[in-house]
This record gives sequence, structure tokens and C-alpha cells, in this order.
Amino acid sequence: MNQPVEARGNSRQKIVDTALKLFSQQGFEKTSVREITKAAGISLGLMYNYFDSKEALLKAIFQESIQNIQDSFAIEPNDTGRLALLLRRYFDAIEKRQDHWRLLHGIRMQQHLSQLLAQETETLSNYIIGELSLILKNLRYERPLHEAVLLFATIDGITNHYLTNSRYPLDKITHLLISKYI
Amino acid sequence: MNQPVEARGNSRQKIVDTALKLFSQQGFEKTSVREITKAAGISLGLMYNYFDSKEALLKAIFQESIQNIQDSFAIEPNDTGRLALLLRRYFDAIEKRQDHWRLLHGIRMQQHLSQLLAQETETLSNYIIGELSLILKNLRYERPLHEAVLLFATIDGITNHYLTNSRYPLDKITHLLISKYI
Amino acid sequence: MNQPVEARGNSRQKIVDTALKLFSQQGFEKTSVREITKAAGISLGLMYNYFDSKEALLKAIFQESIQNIQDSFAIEPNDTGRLALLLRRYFDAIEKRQDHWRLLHGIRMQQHLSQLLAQETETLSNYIIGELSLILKNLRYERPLHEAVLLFATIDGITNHYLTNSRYPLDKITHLLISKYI
Amino acid sequence: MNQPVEARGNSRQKIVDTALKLFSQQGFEKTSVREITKAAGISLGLMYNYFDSKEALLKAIFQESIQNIQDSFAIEPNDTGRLALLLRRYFDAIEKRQDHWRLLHGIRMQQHLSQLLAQETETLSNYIIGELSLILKNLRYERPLHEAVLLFATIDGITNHYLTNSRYPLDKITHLLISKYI
DNA sequence: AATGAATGAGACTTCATTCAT
DNA sequence: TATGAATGAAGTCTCATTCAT
Repeated sequence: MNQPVEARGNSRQKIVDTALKLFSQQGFEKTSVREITKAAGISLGLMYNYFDSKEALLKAIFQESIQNIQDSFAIEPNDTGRLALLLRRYFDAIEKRQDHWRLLHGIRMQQHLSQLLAQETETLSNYIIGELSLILKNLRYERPLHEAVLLFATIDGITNHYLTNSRYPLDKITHLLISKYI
Repeated sequence: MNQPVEARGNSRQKIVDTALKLFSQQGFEKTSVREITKAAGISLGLMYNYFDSKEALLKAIFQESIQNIQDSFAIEPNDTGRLALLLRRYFDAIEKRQDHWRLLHGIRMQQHLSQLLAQETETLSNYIIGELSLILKNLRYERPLHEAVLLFATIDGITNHYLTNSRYPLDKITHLLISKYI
Repeated sequence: MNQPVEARGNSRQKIVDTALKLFSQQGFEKTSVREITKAAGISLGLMYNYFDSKEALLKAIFQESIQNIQDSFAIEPNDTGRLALLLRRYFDAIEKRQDHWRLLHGIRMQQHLSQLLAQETETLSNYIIGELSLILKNLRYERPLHEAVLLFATIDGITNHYLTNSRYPLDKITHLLISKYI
Repeated sequence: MNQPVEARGNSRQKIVDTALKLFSQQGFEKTSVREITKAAGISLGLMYNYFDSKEALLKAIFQESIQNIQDSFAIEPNDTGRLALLLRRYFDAIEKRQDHWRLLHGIRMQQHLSQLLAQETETLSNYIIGELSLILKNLRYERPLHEAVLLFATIDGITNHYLTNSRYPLDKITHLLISKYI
């Protein structure tokens, strides 16, 4: 009657994966818990064995997303060309895991959700701005912090437009952006 | 049982105003029709005399917002310094009518809503990119269209961060951005 | 500011006509008062100047219908062939004023409505059965009353099937029925 | 907060039974979903676990009714006296399960409902006419199909009048009808 | 670890009716 | 005679969550 060992814990991951997909596609509000469990092929009750609430599930998923996004910023601190590399990896990561970014951006403008995840979001922003600031300082920019804030806005805006517009010329714009910081 | 005489006929505008405020503060989904009508001081049914549905109300409000945003871009086509003026007016408008921008940005990442307003949004984007492109061409940029797309991403990203972060140094960042486009 | 004389009372008739059409097409419940007044080209309030309620309107219309149906039974009491004539006129009337019959049959099975119009309906039934009974008596049927009740069921059933089925062979069935009562 | 154990699993049937009773008594439109669930002793939401909509519930009930009505026509195809037997069983079934017939007749004249159930209704009509036609052919009637259509109208008319009039002399009329087809 | 029947608050929407003008 | 803005009860349906098994 027990699940085979290798199946243990699969349900939890299936829930998380399915929910990430659905949340990013349809939005948090428009995705019902029942829909998630059906798509994940598990029962409604089981979901509540793993997560206290729909919001708790969102939080758990969000952690993963944050991690994934943060990873795309993890660059060995070599010297020149580091910004170019970072930006390329960043926009590369967006293309490959659109779901994570879609979730993040979808949540950000919804007050009640962003409050729920305020800390994680803030940490991420600070980390990104910090990293950028460091690089820009090495590149001898005068006000590296402000420059980082501005650059962050730019790459975030690009991300948003890319996620919103299926015909967005991401490559060309990435290239153009990089060219401005050599 | 009816409204006092002096209130007659203002109801439609009261609904629109109230709904814009609530939608931008709490989001479309989290704002119930009952809440709107209560805040507007009218009955529930009256809203449906003016608008066919909650979505129709959103659409009506959205038109106004689009118009407002577009107005902040209307600059007489003089020569130099036009971009600086435009950016200043743009970010000025954001500060003054945060509600319109909040509504726009809050809707953008929610597929079912952005689809509903797809045409208006696209028209606005094209208009903005077109205007920017024109100015950048006058400024002798090589690929004015790409430059415009990039600049639009930047100002949109700044807007988003400003709306999300109450301590955002909008003035400084605006200044820095402008300095890059002398 | 007064209506021209010939226009007086037109509104009332327009309401009745429009309501009959809509009630018979869509049913009483599925037709809203607003819909009626819009289709009739008058204001909502005016309808309530003429009729106390939606049900009162139905009642007024129903009188007309009953009258119309009754008229199709008014035959000068000549001798033989009277039944054939009556049936032909009856089914002829159905074809020409389907709306009246549709209203009657649509209401009959809805308890709360048929109660409202119980008296009129009963009077009509009795009248029809009475007339039929008389004719059948002249035709030397043994139990003219029962025969009338049965014949009424038959013509009512035919009517119902005809109103329900656009391909109903009304002529052929009428002919067959008449042939049974030569 | 949940139903007592012994009640579990009966809910679906309880809903169907209660709804059939209420629909046939009060009509589909005049019966609210809340009323059904209250009378069935279950919660409002549970109904929507079993049926997608009020109309879907009607459809499910209708299937049962159709079956019941059809069963009253299932006669072993012996020879003479078959029609008499069939008619007696038919009118017998009506007396015993008035609810099913009331539902059928109540729906028939309401366009939007009869459309919903068009296929089932048509199938039933064709079946009845087919059976009658067969019997009448054996009885050497000249145009068995037309005769069947006419007879169907008659028994349907009787049914309708019986359902509408609590003092209807069903037995006598049945007897008279049968006497015409020996 | 897993199920899914059951709950009930609350969402959007419709509609007959009233009344000041 | 005529208007239509305004009302609010009532309708259908959704959904996160609980709990006995």
C-alpha cells in the first residue's frame, strides 16, 4: 500500500511544477486549486497536505523562481566583458525559463501578492542592483549605484516587453544595450 | 429612495472615477463591483445601466488612461532638447496620475485582461516608439527604431520600479537617463 | 407638447403588440420589460402608466388571444359539414396567428402563470368543448360530451405538435381528422 | 460540518429526485438552485460538484424522464389488442409518474429549453410514432404513418389536458379512445 | 500518503418596479 | 402622456478549504 520509494515526494514536485506553469500562463487569481490538482493528476486534499494554502504554494514556487533568476546572475567575478556576459546569460535565461519571469512580473503589480512576497522580491532586487553596481564601478562609472538602478530598470523593461510581445527583437535590443556599456 | 436631485447624472463619472482608483490600488480581480458601487455611493444595479459588465467598465476606464498617458507624450515638434522635455513631462505625469499608470502596468501581465485591451495597448506602444524614434533620428542616432525600443523599455522599467517602490529616486534616475541622451 | 390626436393610445397598442410577439417567441419569463419597451420604442416608465405590472400586461394580452382563438370557433350554426368547416377554420387560424396560440400553449404548463389566467382559460375550454359537444350531438354521437373532450384533446395535441415542429404536416392531419367525423 | 456518514454518496440522486419534483411542480425557471439544494438537504456548492450548471442538471433529469416515458411504450409485439394494452399502460404510467410528464410538457413550449433537449425529444417522438405506426399497420389502417401522427397528437393532447385539469376524466376518455381503434 | 465529497461565503449579473421631472 | 436614472433583492455559479475515510 505504500508508494514505491522512488515515487515518494513526486507528488509535491508535480504540484509545484504544474502550479508554476499554470500561474505563469493564466495568473494566480485565474488558476484554481482544483485546476492545479487535476492537471497534476493528484487529489484536491493531497495538495493541502503539502501546502497550507494556495498562497503558501505560491510562496514555495516563488522561492524556486527567485533562485532561478538569481542563478542567471551568478558570474565568476573576472574583469572585463563581465557585464556583456552577464546580460547575455540573463536574457538567455529569460528565453529558456519564461515561466519564472512571467510569474515574477505577473505578481509584481498586484499589491496583495507582492506584499506577500515583499521580502524575497526586495532581496532579489538588492542583489541584482548590487552586482550591477559592482561591475559598473569596475567600469569606472561615476555613480555606479544610480547607474545600476537605471540599468536594472532597462533590463527589467526589456524583460517585460519581451514577455508581453511575442515578436520582440530581444537579440537586437540586447546587442544594442551591451554596446552602450563597453 | 432615489439619489438627491443634485447628484443625478453624475453617477457615470462617479463610477469611472471610483473604479479607476480601486482598480489601480487593489487590482481588477480584487475589486468587486459591489465595492465600487458602495464607494461611489450608488446602487449595485445602476452600474449595469451604464456598463454592460465589469470588463466593459475596465475598458471604458482604460480608454481614459490611454488618453492620459498619450497626452504626456504630446510635445510640439521643436528641435533640440525635445527628448529631455518629453522625458521630464512623462515622469512628471506618472507622479501626478499614478493611478492611470498603475492600472496599465497592473493589467499588462494578466493575459486575459491584456487580450481584452490588446488593441489599445498596441496602439499606445507603437505611438510611443514612433515618437521616440522620430526624436532619436533627429538626434542622429544610427538605428533610431531600435534605440527607441530600448529607450521605451528603459522608461517603462523606471515607471514600473517607481510604481512598485515608494522610495524610488525617480528624479535622480530621470536626470541620469536624460544625461545619456544629451 | 401634447401628442397629436391620432397618436393617442398608440403607445398602449404598441406595447401590447410587441409584448405578444416577444412573449410568444421567447416566453414570458425570458422576456424582460425593458426589452419590450425598447422594441416598442417607448420608455420604461410609460409601460407602467398603462399596466400595473408585467403580469397585468400578460393578462391584457391574454384577453386578446383568447378572443382571437374564440373567434376561430364562431361558426353560424348551420347543419351538416359544420364540424369540417370549424376544424378547417380553426387550423387556418393557427397558421395565421401562431403567436396567440404559442402564448396560450406556452403558458398552460407553467402553474404560476396558468393560475393567474385560470378563469379565462377555463372559460375558453368550456366554450370549445360546449361548441364541439353541440355539433357532435347533432351528428348523433352517443356521448357527445366525452366525444367533445376527446376531440378537443386531439385538436389541441395537433396544435401543440404543429407549433413545436416546423415540418408538421398540418394539412394532411387535418384532412385525416375530418375524414373520421364525416 | 459535513453530512453524516450514512448520507454520503446519495447526494447526486437526492439532487436529481428533488429537482425533478420541483421542476415539474414549479417549472424550471421558477425553481432556483438554492431551493433545490435546500430541499435536498445539501449545500449549494455540492450541486455544482455533480452538475456543471442548472441546465446540465435539467438535461440529466430529462434523460431519466425520457427513459421512463419510453418504457411505458415497451410492449411485447403480440397481435390483437396490442394497441389497447399500450394505451392503457401509457395512461397508467402518466397517472403514476405525473412528474416526468409534467416536466416534458412544461419544457416543450419553452424554446430555449426545448432547443437544449431537442435531440432527445425528437428521438422520443419518432420512437412513439414508429411504434404506433407499426401497430396501426397491423390493424390494416390505410395510411399508418399519418394515423400514427394523429393518434400521437390525441394521446398527447389527453395527457396535456389531464396534467392541466385535476378533474379530467382520464379513464372515460381512454376508454372512448380505445373503442375507436378496435 | 492520499482521496474527493461537502461546505458556504461571495462573485457577477438581471430584472421588475418606482419616482422625480 | 412620457422619460429613464435609480434601486436592491434574487439568481447562477466559483472557489479555497476541511475532514472523514
